[in-house]
This record gives sequence, structure tokens and C-alpha cells, in this order.
Amino acid sequence: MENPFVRKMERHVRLAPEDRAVLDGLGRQHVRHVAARQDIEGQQSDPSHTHLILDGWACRYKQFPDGRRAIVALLLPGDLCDPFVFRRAHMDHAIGALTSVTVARIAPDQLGDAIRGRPAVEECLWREMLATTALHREWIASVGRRSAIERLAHLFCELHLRLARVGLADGMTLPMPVTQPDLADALGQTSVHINRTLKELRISGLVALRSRRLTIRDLDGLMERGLFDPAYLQLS
Amino acid sequence: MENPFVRKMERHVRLAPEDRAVLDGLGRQHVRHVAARQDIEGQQSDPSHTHLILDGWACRYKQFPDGRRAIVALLLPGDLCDPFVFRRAHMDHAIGALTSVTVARIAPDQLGDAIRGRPAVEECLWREMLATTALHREWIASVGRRSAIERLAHLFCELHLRLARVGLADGMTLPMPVTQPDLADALGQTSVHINRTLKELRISGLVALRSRRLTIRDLDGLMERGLFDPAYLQLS
DNA sequence: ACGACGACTTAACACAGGTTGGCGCACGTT
DNA sequence: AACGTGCGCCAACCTGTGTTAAGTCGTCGT
Repeated sequence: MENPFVRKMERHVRLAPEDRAVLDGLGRQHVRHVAARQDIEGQQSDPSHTHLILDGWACRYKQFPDGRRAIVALLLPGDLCDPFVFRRAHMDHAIGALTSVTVARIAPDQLGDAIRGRPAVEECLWREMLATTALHREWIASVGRRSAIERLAHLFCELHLRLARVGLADGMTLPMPVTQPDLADALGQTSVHINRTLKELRISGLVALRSRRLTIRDLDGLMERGLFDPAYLQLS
Repeated sequence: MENPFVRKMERHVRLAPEDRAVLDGLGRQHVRHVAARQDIEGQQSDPSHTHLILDGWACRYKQFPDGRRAIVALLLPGDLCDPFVFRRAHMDHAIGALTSVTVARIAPDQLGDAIRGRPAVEECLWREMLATTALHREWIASVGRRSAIERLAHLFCELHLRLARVGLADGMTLPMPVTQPDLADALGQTSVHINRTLKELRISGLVALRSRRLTIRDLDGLMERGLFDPAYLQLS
């Protein structure tokens, strides 16, 4: 069974069997479990390795001195925590597990070795980086100019696409293992208001959320409500 | 006189004279002027070149169907509009001139040629990319979890650092050639509220803003007010 | 079956920030 | 000098979202 990373990368470019094997190998070594609400990487650290999420959800977040938390990105299975490690950058944020998570530790030169002589691998890693920064931009636009209900609708559309890409969406229903306070910190709101907004989406027949699974009842309606345009994810 | 791009890059790594010359050369060809409020790159285009800002301010923005505009990044002299062109990505946003702007058009392979055989150049371009994504993260956190006055204070601190880095800050005063509606779209607020907030910062003696120039009267106070931690800009 | 715990839900109230609209200044044009 | 225009500034009012504080529900361990 291939890991979700390979499945995602194949969406970017056509991979030869050896390319696939190399990428798959990255996710098979140094597998580690992290409990929910534990940090995978602290806010002040100088990480020497990167992590590949194999299972569970994590997030990139910034914690303010007074306790406020801003989640600046959600990390799903198949996502690479920090493709830049080999530049030995200092962390300006933390990476935390939202659910219990399994990750593979990857040393910087393993990534370098994987790329060397394999243009397709390099290409798909680049494309992945492009998609990630496009996602960042979309989040800034979302928090800056979308209303509460638009934001939530937009996020659900985004997650649907991202999870489908790694084979984790079952048609129109997807896992949604995070709490409402988590969603609030990701969308720049309070959990109470997330709850209100969720109710509104439910009443208008766009989604259903039960026992940590989200079902999209009306994808077109949801996309319209969230001003969602799938183009930005660069799925060539 | 060196262009601002070179000055910024030198902050990342030590450059040999030939490295400097190569970077400087990038800003000397195909110089073009763009009038204020004109697009440098449209929202639907497939850009074949990148642009280096030599003078004036521009922004990366997304326009919503109903007219709302979200500015997701400010581009200052020395900033590269899109270092990724060589991956032929589709634009998911536009780049617009906020003031009148002079740019240099750069072809994808010119960048490639500049890097080839010059590890220092490659290194500083990487570092620049890291700093840019760190900036994106900080903006998400800002719009998501900072109050109006914190956001504005934080932005002013950021601009002070970024402009100083390219030699455009005159001690504690810096050019601020954008209108209040522009600031509003960058910070996810209305121009009226920007105005209120500006007044508050002025009254508390933190800044003064007159004839398109901002003077920071109390940098420590401003940093504290905006929860500003300069570490994220990765100025090694 | 019971209690405990965590997460969800709701209601009442408060307030930060949005909306609308008007005034004035600086500057460029004629 | 008169006029137009773009921008800063301000006040009155309004509303979306935050705050606080109770519940309620589901799950798990005993």
C-alpha cells in the first residue's frame, strides 16, 4: 500500500516506477507516533529533520504571549512539514498534532538524494511548493475579506479537494477530526461563532457534520457560498 | 549605484564581486514603467517573465467577483514578483502597482543562468524565498488573531525592517506612499477604521504620518503594541 | 448502570469594527 | 480665481462577531 505522499505527487507529474519507489521509501523509515496536542516541532527550535505526515492531522501555528493561537496551515496526510530544512532555517512557528499522528522523519540529504538525477521528482516537489504558497495566499484573502460563513465554506471545499487528492475522501464525505476551537484558530474566529456558522451551513442544506465526518450535501452550493475557485491549487 | 535587489541579497550571504555583478545585471535590462493603479500582471495570465521592483510599491492581490479586494502581499523595491515563473504556473492572483513603479523584466532562463555555478547566488535566492513564506505566515496570524491596532503597528514594524534592508529608511522615517484604502485591503479592514487606528497610534505618541512619510517616534513601543518579533524575517 | 469528562450547543449581552455620508484640504487644470 | 478631484478625517449609527456562562450529548472506564 503506497503512502499518501506518493499519491499526491502523482497528481503533479507522471512518475516512473523507480521515482515512485524513491518517494515511497521516504515514508517508510523512522516512523514515529505523536499524541494529539503534542508538538512535532517547537516554536524556537532549529529543526535538523523534516517530517512527512502519514496519518492524522497536524497544524502549523503561532502562539502569542497572551495565549492567543493562530493556526496558519493545516497539515494532512501526505504533507511535508518543512521541505526547507536543508537550508537550516530557524523556526518562527510550531508544528503541532491536532489528532494523534504518525510521521516519518526525513533527513535533509535524503531529500537531496531523492531529487538527484530524477527530474520528475524534483518537478513534483516544486509543484507541491507552489501549491503550498498559493494556499497561503488564499488563507490571507480568506481571513482578510471573507465573512464567517464564506470562510468556513471555503475551508471545507479546500479540504475536500486536498483529501480527495490523497484518496482520503469517500465520495462527498471526508474525515473532520478537529475540534471547533481548532477550526476557530484556523479561521480567525471563536469556537462559539464557528458553531453558529456550522449550524447555518447545516440548515441551508450544504453540509452535514456527524461523529467527526463531514458530508457535503451540495458541493456547487458550498463552492458558491465560499467564493471557491479550485484553480489556485494548481492541479495542472 | 547598485539596485535595491543586490542590497537586499547581501543581507543574506556574503557575495563575491562577480555574484554582485550578475545580480545587478538582472535589474538593468528591460526596464519598464507602470503607472499607479495599473496591473503589472493580470489575475488570469500565464506569465512568461518575472519582474523585479526597482522603484515604487506594488502588491499581490485577489479581486472578488463582488468587488472586494484582498491584498495578500506588499512588494517593495528589491522584491521579485514571481521567482517561480520557470515552473510556468498559472496566476491565481494579480500584481498591481500601488504607486507608479519601475520594474525590470527578467526571463526565466536569466535567473537560471545567474544561479548556475554560483552557489552564493542560489543560496541567497533560497533565503529570500524562506523569508517570503515566513512573511505570508505572519500575515495570516496577523489578520487572524491581531486586533486592529496591533495589526497596523505590526505592519509598520515590518515595513521599517524591510525598507531599512534596502536602504530606503531614513533612520526612523520611511516612505509610506499608499492610501488608507490600500492599507485597509492589506490588513482586512475598512479605510475608516484604518483612519481611526492611525489616530490612536498618533495620539499615543508611537508614530507620525505626514505627506506620505511615516516617522516612528517610539520603535520599542510600536513593536510591543504590535506583538512584533523580528526573528521571523530570517535575517540570519 | 453510573459517573466523569470532553466536546458541542445555545442564549444574552457587549463591543470592535463596518457603513454611510459629509466636510475640508491640497493640488492640478483651465 | 474658480473649479474638480482624490484623499484624509470625523461623527452617528448599525451589525457581525466576541464573551460569558449555562446546559446537553456521547463516549469511555469501572
